[in-house]
Amino acid sequence: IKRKELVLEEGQICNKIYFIVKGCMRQYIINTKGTEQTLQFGIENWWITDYLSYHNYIPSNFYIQAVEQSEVIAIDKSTLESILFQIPKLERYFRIVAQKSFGAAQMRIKFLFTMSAEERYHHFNGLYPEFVQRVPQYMLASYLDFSAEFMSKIRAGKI
Amino acid sequence: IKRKELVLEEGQICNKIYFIVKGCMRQYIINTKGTEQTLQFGIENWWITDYLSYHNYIPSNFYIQAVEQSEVIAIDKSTLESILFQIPKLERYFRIVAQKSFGAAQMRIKFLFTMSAEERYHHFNGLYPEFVQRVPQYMLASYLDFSAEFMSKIRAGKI
DNA sequence: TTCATTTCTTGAAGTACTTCAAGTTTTTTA
DNA sequence: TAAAAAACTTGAAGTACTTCAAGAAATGAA
Repeated sequence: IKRKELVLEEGQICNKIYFIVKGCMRQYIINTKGTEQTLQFGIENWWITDYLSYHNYIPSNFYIQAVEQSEVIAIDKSTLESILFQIPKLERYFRIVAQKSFGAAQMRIKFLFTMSAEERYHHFNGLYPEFVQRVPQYMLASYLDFSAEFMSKIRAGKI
Repeated sequence: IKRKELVLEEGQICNKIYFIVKGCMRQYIINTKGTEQTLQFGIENWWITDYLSYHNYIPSNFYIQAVEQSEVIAIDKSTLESILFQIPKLERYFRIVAQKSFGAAQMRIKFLFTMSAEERYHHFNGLYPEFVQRVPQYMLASYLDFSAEFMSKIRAGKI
């Protein structure tokens, strides 16, 4: 998938799950001001999809896009669900991935609730310094829920 | 479980999952100012636990507490995992519950990102008016990520 | 069915961010 | 390798909230 190419658009029903072999994908929305806000990044060996659209057959709220040129494996829902039906160990694997993802999402909400913008930046940068270099600043700023301009000031030490 | 009683405290390793038969539970943290912030509510027929602590054997970041007098089924990790091993359909059930929970958490982050405090209140109140009556305002305010005082002003129409 | 506790309300003062606009730098494409 | 596009920076002005403090109302326990 080429950089900036979309594999899911808002309004579509998502009937695939994507495994990222190489590269980086993101899930984002466009807010009322027309600005993109990144909700999730995915890198090598991660799964990405809109699970609510996938399970409930409802239009997605999200875009899923390649941040860099990426190689992904797209699996149709019908294919995956029948494979899972046949292989309980795989069902188990996906259960644990989903439970850990949910746990990680709760930690993320905790950080959003308890840390200032500057703390969130330094915390993230401490955990994933290579990743911070890998994506555009404005995408990371929106993921951490502050403006690109504010991020620029944090980095310049002007806060 | 009596009102205000804890089934999990920060620092403990969580080795149980709870099914809420009756009542209401919540998962919360205590922030640096000493204020409680609710991350998740659970009502009848929901599961609640700290999945990261449960899976990774790490100390929990959260408290899990009864908001009202509640009746729950607590299942030990070892018991549950061996049941799941024997019954693939149950594994499947928990996978789908977890994937939908993760999807819901992403929607929650979307709402936190895109809506003002007042919009979040009205949106939540529109979806779950009975639930808004059921829990103390200050718990709901922290769940929606604003102060109890601000919620009071929103409700009074003083914004 | 009262008292203690918890929860809710109100106004005033403060602040952590956002928005805007314009210029600069970096990266991508042809 | 030049031109175009994307990404980043900066300062000034604005705002959506928070915090504090104190009183009022509602709820739970004995």
